[in-house]
Amino acid sequence: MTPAAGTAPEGYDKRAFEPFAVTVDLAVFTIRGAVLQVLLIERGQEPYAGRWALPGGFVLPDESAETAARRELAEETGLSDVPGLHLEQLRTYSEPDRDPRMRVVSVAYTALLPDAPPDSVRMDPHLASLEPHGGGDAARAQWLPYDGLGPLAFDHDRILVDAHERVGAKLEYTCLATAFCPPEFTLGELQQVYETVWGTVLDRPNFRRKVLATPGFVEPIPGAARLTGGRGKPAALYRAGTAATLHPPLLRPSREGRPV
Amino acid sequence: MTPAAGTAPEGYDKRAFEPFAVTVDLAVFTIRGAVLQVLLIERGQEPYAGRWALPGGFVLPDESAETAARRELAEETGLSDVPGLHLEQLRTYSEPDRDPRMRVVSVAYTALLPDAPPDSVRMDPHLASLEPHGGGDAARAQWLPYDGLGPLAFDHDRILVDAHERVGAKLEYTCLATAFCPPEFTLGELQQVYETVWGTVLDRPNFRRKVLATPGFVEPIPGAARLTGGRGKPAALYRAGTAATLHPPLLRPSREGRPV
DNA sequence: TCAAAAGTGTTAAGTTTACACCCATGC
DNA sequence: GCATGGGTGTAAACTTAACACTTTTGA
Repeated sequence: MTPAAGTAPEGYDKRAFEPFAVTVDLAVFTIRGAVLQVLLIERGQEPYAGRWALPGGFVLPDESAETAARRELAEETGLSDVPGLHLEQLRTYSEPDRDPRMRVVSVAYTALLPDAPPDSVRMDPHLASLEPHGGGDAARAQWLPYDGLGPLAFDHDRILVDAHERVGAKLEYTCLATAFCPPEFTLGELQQVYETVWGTVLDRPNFRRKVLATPGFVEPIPGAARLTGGRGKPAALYRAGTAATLHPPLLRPSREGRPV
Repeated sequence: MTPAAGTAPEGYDKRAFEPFAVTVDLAVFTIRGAVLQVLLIERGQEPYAGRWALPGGFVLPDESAETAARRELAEETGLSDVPGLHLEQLRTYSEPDRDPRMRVVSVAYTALLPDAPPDSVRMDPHLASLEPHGGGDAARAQWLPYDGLGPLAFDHDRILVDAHERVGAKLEYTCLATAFCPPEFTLGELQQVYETVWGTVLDRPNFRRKVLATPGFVEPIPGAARLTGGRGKPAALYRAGTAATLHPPLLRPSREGRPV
């Protein structure tokens, strides 16, 4: 962009303030085999060499943070042109000491994407890009279970906890759960999303009634059915609907003393 | 974050990337006379000279964005040490062209505060600071009604809409409404908060039942009562409780096609 | 006495919960 | 057959919504 220095009125000289680096960090979630997984990269250099970290990188001079998030996701993990990728801003982390090297303000994003079943990776060349590979700055990129992660680099533990909490909360009052599902999915798979993110078990009859009673949450694909888990009755298939929010919301089973 | 090895190999050279300015913008709301009001400053210089804008300013090298938000609020508007000030991060705005002079990434905050009744401004020297006065870069600071604001400077219209939407949504499932109330308030005043932010009318008997049935939302002040509006039965007084979230939520009257 | 605002009561409608039971499939 | 997962039914408990009514104040 290169702003014209001459046109900057007083008090707006670039050298009048300390320059900040602005970066993006990505908390990328998927659900694989009923387990919530996070996409992480192994750091190749100090600080925190060898530690797992969130993918991310610098915002370039002529792009927005969201554009940078999409670009970094593609560069560092090979996840590009993913159909159904959901990306949304989480919050910005700006503690002065969050990077020991210099002042870095980071805009964190949460991304959700459907799992690519192992079979379709071999079948469909497009879906093959869902298998992340190292690239760009990252030593290697890999899906790891959200539960039981060791300490991550920088303040990435906290970012990940914030992202998880936000996703869990948004499942209650938005149609976000479908972002974890492939284009065609069963109600059992949708329920699995809720159960995995919330860490609870839901009543199947009540769950399906609730989902089907919410206009625009899912729409049936007439005649289509798929066998899940190898056994049992084939399940009817649904597509994501056009609604964005759930009214009334689908609340988590109530805990007693509930944190925010 | 994870800075780029390719861009800044060893040690993160500060000149390897274009410097960004990082600022904070504040959407400060209060409710005065059943009207939602926003604290704005009149710009004294180009661009947008004479236009209304959100208070805000640069994040300094050794402070977090939140610290900067508190400092700017005090400097530009005189609102410092306000008891009951609620401040929370909204989101970050980073479009490359959002400031015509240079690249500015802005972390926006939402602040809520109780109205200082005109009488108590004269009585209590502490509350007098609630009357904003210009200072710092701002030409002057003033409360203006949220509805019917002309176009603001920069992308501040959008920030304000986002902030309003967020506050409205958080009233549904958190105890945020008490942040608009003085330390002691009546249920009628609390209801007024909901009605003003949502732009709806609520049923009084049902509202009070809902509030009183939510543990930790409000707690009664035994024996205390206050006359409101000059006439009518004196209303019992309440304090904000210790709960942060509402279970079940207090949902807005349902509209048909609801936006997110 | 009246208007205004607080506060209580009641009932019908709707929602949620818990659980019993049937259906279709692979092994 | 039988285990497994999909799908339907139902009744009790609870929540919400609508509105009638009483109380306490200032004018």
